[in-house]
Amino acid sequence: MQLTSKGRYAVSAMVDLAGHQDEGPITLSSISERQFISLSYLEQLFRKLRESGLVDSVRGPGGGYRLAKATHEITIADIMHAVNETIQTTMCKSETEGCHRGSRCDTHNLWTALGHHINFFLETVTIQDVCDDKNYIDTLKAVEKTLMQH
Amino acid sequence: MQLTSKGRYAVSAMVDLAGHQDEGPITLSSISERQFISLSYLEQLFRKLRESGLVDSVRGPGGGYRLAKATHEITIADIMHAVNETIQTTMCKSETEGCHRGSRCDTHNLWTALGHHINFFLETVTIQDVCDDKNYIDTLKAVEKTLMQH
DNA sequence: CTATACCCGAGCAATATGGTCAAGTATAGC
DNA sequence: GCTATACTTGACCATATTGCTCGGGTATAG
Repeated sequence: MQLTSKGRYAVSAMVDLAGHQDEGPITLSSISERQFISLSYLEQLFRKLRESGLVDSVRGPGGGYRLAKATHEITIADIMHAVNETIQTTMCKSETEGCHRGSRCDTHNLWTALGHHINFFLETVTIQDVCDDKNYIDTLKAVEKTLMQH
Repeated sequence: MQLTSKGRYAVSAMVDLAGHQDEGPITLSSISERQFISLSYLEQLFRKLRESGLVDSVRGPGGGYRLAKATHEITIADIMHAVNETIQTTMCKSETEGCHRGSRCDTHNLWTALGHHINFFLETVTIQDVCDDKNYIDTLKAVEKTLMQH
């Protein structure tokens, strides 16, 4: 699992975009100024965000980026997935092959559970929540309700 | 936040150690064979584990390592802390200084909540649990109860 | 005295991260 | 059409970290 500043930058940029939605297409240079992220780097990030269908682009003068979905439909997990590679907690290649030279390692269930735990959080929180600066404890409660139904 | 194979190796080694406790001091070379981790690398990891007070060492022939506490007193977080650096989700240096050139960034609460979320898990699960190969969903429920009392 | 097994520091290959640079291409407006 | 705007893309690179090795120590049981 990797949770680096690349993912943080991407989330910050998307939240910024969400906060200026009503102004029409938002240029990367304006996001760059507000969020202190270099333009070149933003271009790299938004390429991936676009390829993942999270934003739409408008080319030419007056162009920029727009969110492709409603703010409550875009989760933090969506963004992290778009810019980072897959979030892995185990080192096992496949489920069948196992991680420990044939057999499954003693800590397999631990890392799997941790992965679920983190993903539940990231998949539950949307950029709408971040814009509202929500009290995330409420979100964690919702997460647990989901878990209890298992 | 970093969750790399270094931490995984350390946890695997500690679980292995816990599983052979009754045999007296356990040599790193035996752990090396069972867990497929190089001896030199294990020495590096156990130096940190010892400095953190998680294991005791016995030098000389017949020597090896022993857990310094009971299995239910050693959490996964303890181990990760010992070998990795601090687990950080925010990039803010200090609480007062803020992360965003003076002011606090829009996503500050998000990353703080995520950090709590992950740490609650890691601090709740002990190597005893891993040895028992516990159903971690139960643990997650206990975590949530703690959160609800906030 | 010697074999065992922990202890410690230096260093290194591979990888990933965070970021730049230099070119494009589409389009609105004149 | 021309031009400025702003997205699009590929190549590239400095730096840091990770995972790991090597070569020597030092303590102690027998």
